[in-house]
Amino acid sequence: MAKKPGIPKGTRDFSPVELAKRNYIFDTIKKHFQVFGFQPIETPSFENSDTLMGKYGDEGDRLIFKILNSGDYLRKANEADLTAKDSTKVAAQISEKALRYDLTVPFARYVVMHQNEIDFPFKRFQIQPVWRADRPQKGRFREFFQCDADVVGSKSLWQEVEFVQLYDAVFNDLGVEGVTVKMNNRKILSGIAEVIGAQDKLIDFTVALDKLDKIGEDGVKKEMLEKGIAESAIEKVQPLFNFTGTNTEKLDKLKDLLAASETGMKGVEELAFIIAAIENLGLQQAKLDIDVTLARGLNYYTGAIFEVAAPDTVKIGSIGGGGRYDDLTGIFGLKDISGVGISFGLDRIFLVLEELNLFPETVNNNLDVLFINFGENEALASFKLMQQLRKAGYKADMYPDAAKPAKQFKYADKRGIPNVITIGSQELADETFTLKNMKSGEQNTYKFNEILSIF
RNA sequence: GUGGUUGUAGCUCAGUUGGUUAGAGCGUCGGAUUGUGGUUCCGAAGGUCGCCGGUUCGAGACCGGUCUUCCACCCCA
Repeated sequence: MAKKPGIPKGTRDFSPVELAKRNYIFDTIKKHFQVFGFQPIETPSFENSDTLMGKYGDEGDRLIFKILNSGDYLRKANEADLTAKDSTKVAAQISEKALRYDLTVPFARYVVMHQNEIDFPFKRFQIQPVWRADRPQKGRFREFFQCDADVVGSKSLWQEVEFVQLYDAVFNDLGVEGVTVKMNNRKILSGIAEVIGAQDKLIDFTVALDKLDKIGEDGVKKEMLEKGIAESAIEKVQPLFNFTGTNTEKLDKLKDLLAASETGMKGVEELAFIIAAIENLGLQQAKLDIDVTLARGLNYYTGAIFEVAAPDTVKIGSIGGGGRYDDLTGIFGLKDISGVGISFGLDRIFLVLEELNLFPETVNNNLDVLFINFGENEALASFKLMQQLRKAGYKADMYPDAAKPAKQFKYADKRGIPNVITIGSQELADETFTLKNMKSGEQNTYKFNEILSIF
């Protein structure tokens, strides 16, 4: 017999109710992207392997889904590598395409390929699925959507200001209260590493520091020691472990700490500009907060780093992130193009809205009215009315079979359809229809020609 | 990739130290009610106990492998 069907690990089916909710989030984000002047693009779901490989580090390469070549792919493989079972080498020989791993690298590729037709600065948004051969966890899948907005071709810090406003606008519109936009700057992290004499350990230093809220001060110190960062260096960053106060106070502390570092001071300056601008402009709901431990994300960020934390009441981590990368397109040979962008974590935002019960009632794409089918002549009359309703934009349908009325009413009930219209032999003779409100149970009879006026 | 965890009807879950024919609730379908759903009553269908192998007279239960679920790492959205 047929085997039970299944879907690959970390993938999902989306049923109507779920999809209606997802589209509500997508539509809200998309609306604000457009209001802020971003234009949509799409790129292929798979790219040439060499476009993707090596762009996300060794860990990233491991997580890229590779597509097997068509045809007799083993013929092209190197005999010695096959015998040696060298997976990495053989993989490169039998696979020359791979599924998109994120939207940023394909975007960089797009910018380079289309540089002569793009008017810079170019603001684009992109909402498409990406794939990672990761081990799934809550809110983490092997196929998921990214919602990215990026600007390329301008170093202006107004862009960063705008992204903070964009986050605020989207979450305000979604009704999520109490999100925190956390900001840091890569130059500040570099400056700290410089001041404590651990420039060469910058990545290890920031990765460890990033875990502060998770593993605590002692855990971070332990990890830094393990990574070979000197104890004397760690002592110098002690102020970072309880880095509290207003944004202005934090900036002052950073100025003290980083006085000796030109890079660090530049970072403080950038951050100060953004903070000042936002304070002047005001935000609807979001809080803007400097977080020096923020280091997450791709290590090609060169300036601003963003992360959006869900409201405290929801135990879920980040629901968005982004940052500036001064040499976005350099890897594809186009120098001196600065980019800055942010991303919305759709799946986690979904969980937040679900948990806070913030999806509007109206998101479901359900029918407005169902016609009960009483047979051929009655059905024809129903179709005539239905035609008018549909033309007027109402979502209307007729039960396709002349099944027992109880079954048809039950169907309407289960699907949560608010109105049911019955045209039986009596109504047909009188040129009337009976409209029943399924919630109240009330029903009234109207003339055929009243159909549009009562809806 | 590392360590752990889970899998029994469409769904949520029982199932004793290994012992005949694997159960419940909800849902589905049929009937009470051949023009009216949500409540009620009666009845029925539905399972290769994730899959493969092993131990045993005998396995849903024990062992190994594998897939899947969820969790913690790594990393990341």
